[in-house]
Amino acid sequence: MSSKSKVPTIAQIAERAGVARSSVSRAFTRPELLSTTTVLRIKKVAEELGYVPNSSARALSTGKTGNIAFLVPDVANPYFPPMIRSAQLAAENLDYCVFLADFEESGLKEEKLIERFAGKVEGVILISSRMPEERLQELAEKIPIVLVNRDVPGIPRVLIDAGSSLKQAVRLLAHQGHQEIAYLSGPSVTWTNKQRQAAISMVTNELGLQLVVIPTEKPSLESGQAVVDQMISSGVTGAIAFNDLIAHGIMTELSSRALAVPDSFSIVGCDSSISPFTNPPLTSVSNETTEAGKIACEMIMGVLGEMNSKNDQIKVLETLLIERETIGPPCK
Amino acid sequence: MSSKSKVPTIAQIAERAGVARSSVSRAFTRPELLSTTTVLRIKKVAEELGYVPNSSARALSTGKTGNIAFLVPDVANPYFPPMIRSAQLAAENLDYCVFLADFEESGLKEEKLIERFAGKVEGVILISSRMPEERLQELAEKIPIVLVNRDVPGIPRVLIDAGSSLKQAVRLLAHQGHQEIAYLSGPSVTWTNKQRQAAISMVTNELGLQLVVIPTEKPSLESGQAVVDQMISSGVTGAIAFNDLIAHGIMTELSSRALAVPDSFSIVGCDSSISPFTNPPLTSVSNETTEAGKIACEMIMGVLGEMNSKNDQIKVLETLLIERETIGPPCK
DNA sequence: CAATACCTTGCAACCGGTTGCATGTCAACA
DNA sequence: TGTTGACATGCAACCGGTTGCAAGGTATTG
Repeated sequence: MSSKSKVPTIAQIAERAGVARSSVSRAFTRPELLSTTTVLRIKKVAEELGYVPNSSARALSTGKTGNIAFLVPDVANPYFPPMIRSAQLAAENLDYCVFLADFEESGLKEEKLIERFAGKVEGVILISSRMPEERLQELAEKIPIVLVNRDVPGIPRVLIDAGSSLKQAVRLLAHQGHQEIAYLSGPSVTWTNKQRQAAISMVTNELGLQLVVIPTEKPSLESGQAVVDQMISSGVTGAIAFNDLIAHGIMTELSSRALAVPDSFSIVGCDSSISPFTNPPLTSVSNETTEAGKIACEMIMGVLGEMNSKNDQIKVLETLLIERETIGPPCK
Repeated sequence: MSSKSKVPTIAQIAERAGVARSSVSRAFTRPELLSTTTVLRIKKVAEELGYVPNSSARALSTGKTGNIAFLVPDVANPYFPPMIRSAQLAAENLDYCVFLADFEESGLKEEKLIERFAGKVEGVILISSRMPEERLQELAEKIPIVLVNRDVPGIPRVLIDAGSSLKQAVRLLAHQGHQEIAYLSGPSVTWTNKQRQAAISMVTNELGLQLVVIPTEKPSLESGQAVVDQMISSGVTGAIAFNDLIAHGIMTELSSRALAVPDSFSIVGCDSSISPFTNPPLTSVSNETTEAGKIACEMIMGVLGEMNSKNDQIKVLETLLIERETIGPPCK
């Protein structure tokens, strides 16, 4: 039975080292309370026996699991992985492990996942949450929550504000002579979409441009491809997409109809997830998703102990419009 | 103190319902042992008080954490997210939660992560592991491991075999008249790369083609872009890339030099992660990463209880060459 | 009607650490 | 030399569930 010789417990280390169980525990958690020699002896024995502290037991007595959960609407959306990675890295540095889950753009699934994780983590980071505001506030009282790209008062949040960059994009299109442009919108319930759409429509109004809002099914390549017909028949000469994926979907669909970008259409993306690599390279809004993940992670760590009301922190990250090669004068 | 009214424990439920703690426990874990009325009563009280079982406590007494870890070389590589998602879905259905970590293509970091997770999970799924075989075997004795795209005898594994599709791709290039082709290789230590390269070189030998192997730094877009010079000066007329990312990097770089695909160069990718959406659409090998994730997850669940020697399961998934628009006759 | 079996429930030990408090030791200080 | 305090370590309760065993109750059977 090789599995019989499982990992030893503090009791075995204690016996072998001739000390009490509490000393073994302290040797690992509060070594300054013990004499150096004792610590060394205990650690040596532990090393020999291959001791690894049982994290369930530790979690049970301390109440700290050392885990957090990271919930995203869609892992496969290239917007998220860099954020996931940076959050994870930040968590790792603080000796935390991160659960990842995909709530498939569904608020219901999101809520189920939070419940499932509730007992296993010390906090949850929600990316582009789809849950109703009240529900979020209720949950935030039971478990530390940090939001990314969702603005709920009272819950710590980090927001990536693409507004000014998108305004700039509209002006750029106007400057090139476009009179009618489309906004290929993202998930209508999201803060991100509302905020982007509001910024765009503010400037189109200001400049007297006509704005056509075309909803997409999902912020994906396929959805972008699917709305090209509608976009063409709407008579616009340029379009700003909710994200790079949609923009790219449009580009591939246009290309398959032998319509060139930017000669036939001008396109602007958002997020700079894949924009540097499209053909031609897509003009898009770059944003610090990496930074956002890191900050969210640090925020939740900060929030952990406190649980007080000063939790109304906000961090807003600015964006930049990266001009590449998909804006030109209107076709007609 | 709103935080004073934390989650109740079985003790409180028990008191309120007028039963023993053990009955509360059973009401949730083995309700068939109790009378229906008792179960109902307990559940009602639990509901009222908002009881949620403490998973650390449960894990401590049962020895099962209900977690698994999923380790990938690079979350941002679009090859992995679909696999991550499907594995997660499969885990969820079995009431498991999954930790995700990125080992940044490094065997050392991979090992550290495994150690860190060891106490928190019941098993680990390693994608494209970079660790030495012996180390893997040692670890596999301590904790259930399932490998994806790594072939170590004695450890359950699921392999995606792109070999036959790549052979087909070579034949296709040869058929078009290419005499000299390049293989833009991936991480040299990986099973995936070795296997792909072996398949390709087998056929080039067989057909008397000249094969130039060009190593890339990382399986990324940037690395693809970086080797274009080398590729051009090597005199080849077509290339097969380790993955779509490298292939796409090459395409964008060629395009920025006004070299058209497939007119100037023929390119074949692998993995079909982004190939449907490149411009022009990339001929690539499609593989069932989604299926692989699911199977890996099921395998680890199966392995959990057993820990016996019949663990030498292998599942090989076949691939398909998807012909799109990046193969043509050689330029010269 | 007594003996037996089964069903329901409680008791108490246990999982493996953590931690407040008590005890013991020894050196410093008066 | 007696007192005091700092330091090192042990004791035992506790975290919140789970589970083997036993006890009580009811139904079944001869």
